Amino acid sequence: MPRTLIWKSIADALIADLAAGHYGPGDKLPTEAQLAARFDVNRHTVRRALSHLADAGLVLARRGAGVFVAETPTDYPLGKRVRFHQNLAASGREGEKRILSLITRAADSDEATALKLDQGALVHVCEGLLLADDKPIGLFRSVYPEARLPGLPRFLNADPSVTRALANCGVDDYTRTSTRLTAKSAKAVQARHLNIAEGAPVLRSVSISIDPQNIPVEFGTTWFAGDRVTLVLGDDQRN
Amino acid sequence: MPRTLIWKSIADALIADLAAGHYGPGDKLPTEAQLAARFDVNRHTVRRALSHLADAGLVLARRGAGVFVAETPTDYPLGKRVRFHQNLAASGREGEKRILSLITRAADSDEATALKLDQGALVHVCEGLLLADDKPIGLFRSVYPEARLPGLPRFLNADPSVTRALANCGVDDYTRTSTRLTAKSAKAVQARHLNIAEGAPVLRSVSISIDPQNIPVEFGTTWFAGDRVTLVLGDDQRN
DNA sequence: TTTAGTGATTTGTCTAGTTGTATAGATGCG
DNA sequence: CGCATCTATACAACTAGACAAATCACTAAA
Repeated sequence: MPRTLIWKSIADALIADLAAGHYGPGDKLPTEAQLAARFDVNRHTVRRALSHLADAGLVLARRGAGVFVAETPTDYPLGKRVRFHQNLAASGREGEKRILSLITRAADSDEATALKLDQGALVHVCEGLLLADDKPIGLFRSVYPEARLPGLPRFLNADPSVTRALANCGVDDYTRTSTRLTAKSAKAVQARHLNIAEGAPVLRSVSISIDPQNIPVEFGTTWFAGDRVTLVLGDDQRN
Repeated sequence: MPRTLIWKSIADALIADLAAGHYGPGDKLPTEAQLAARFDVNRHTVRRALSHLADAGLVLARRGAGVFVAETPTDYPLGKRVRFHQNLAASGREGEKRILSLITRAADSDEATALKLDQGALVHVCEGLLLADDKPIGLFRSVYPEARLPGLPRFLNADPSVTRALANCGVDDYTRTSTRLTAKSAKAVQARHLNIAEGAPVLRSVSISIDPQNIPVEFGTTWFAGDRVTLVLGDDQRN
């Protein structure tokens, strides 16, 4: 096996520079020629390191301009009047749901935070497909607190309707709060399920639902195939 | 194997504009500097695209005066074009924005339908960037009916706030209806504006806003950088 | 009113620098 | 040898900036 690869050590050095805050978001890195001189290597070797950083989303190169540090994420609030009238149903067709897996395990930190549980508390995790006309349009993963909904998996297995399963567990009503939407690139596994190309655009929805006592009962994430689904917010139905 | 050449995609966008009738024979195109700003590109790159159109006999450039659409009754290469990307648009009412271009022209069929106008009616078209902390997070394109909002461009130029500009035109309030969300891949020009990689996931929002009399006053589309933006739908609603 | 002039705007041209891509060769290693 | 890494060179695409030349809008003078 080759000892430390030169381009990799250069990439590490550059990442260290970024981590040290030596270059801030939007800043221009030294030119490839300058970096090549600094590390005393060929420009292509520097390019391989930079390409590694670009793949990781740390930098962005613009031909003729230079290589720039990537911007940091930001939240963007929608107008206050926006509401979900027609929730995450795709293009009006009747949604079908197919459960792929249903297990009970300890919650990770994100799930515990979302459901306001102690870390390590048990949760039911249900993963499955959303179908329209027998075509996969979305992939979902829902997490439910086991303590609040002990018998949920049995009900869900018998009937995939979340509403009825929750009702059987004593949750007569629940409402969605804080839906977050963003665009992502499909991972390999997701792409397989949705029958799309890896890296294709995917609309990710993360939501938390609460019962009338404001206790979280569901932490759900859904990935929609971007080219197959349009979420409609509001009252107008057009196509 | 070069990927999409920027000057070529700009040329295609301009040809699409011509084919859509946004500029008629004899009309003056925006200046090279304005086009450069609109496509976020160097003036030379715009010049290369324009030179391509000039070679094809679609436009004619006059030093000191501008670039004009050729008078020839035109056989536009409508080969397989149809609907290109050069679209941006507005979504949120809050937030900082920077206007890249602001023109008044005849509405195409989609715009006329959305705003319930007769085809050929004049519309104001505003394209620009949404910013957060001086970083671009979204691209917008908003279309307004000229008949309802005659002086809008002047107000928008003085103050990019849509709310205040509409108020100055007599629209005291407006609400959004029928917001459509889907995930797309960033086109070359969009990627440049948003400082993301070509093909990176983008969240597209298409919306129509109406005044209290239910008359459409804005038809907007916004492309959000998927890595940088999360849309937050705050309120509660049934699931 | 007409003319000339002034300054801003716009296209045309030039030089230089930077990243993207392609091809070929050198080097080290199993 | 076969393969991966790195080097070397050349060119294309795009950016950046500066300046010249043509045009236009406006003003002042004849």
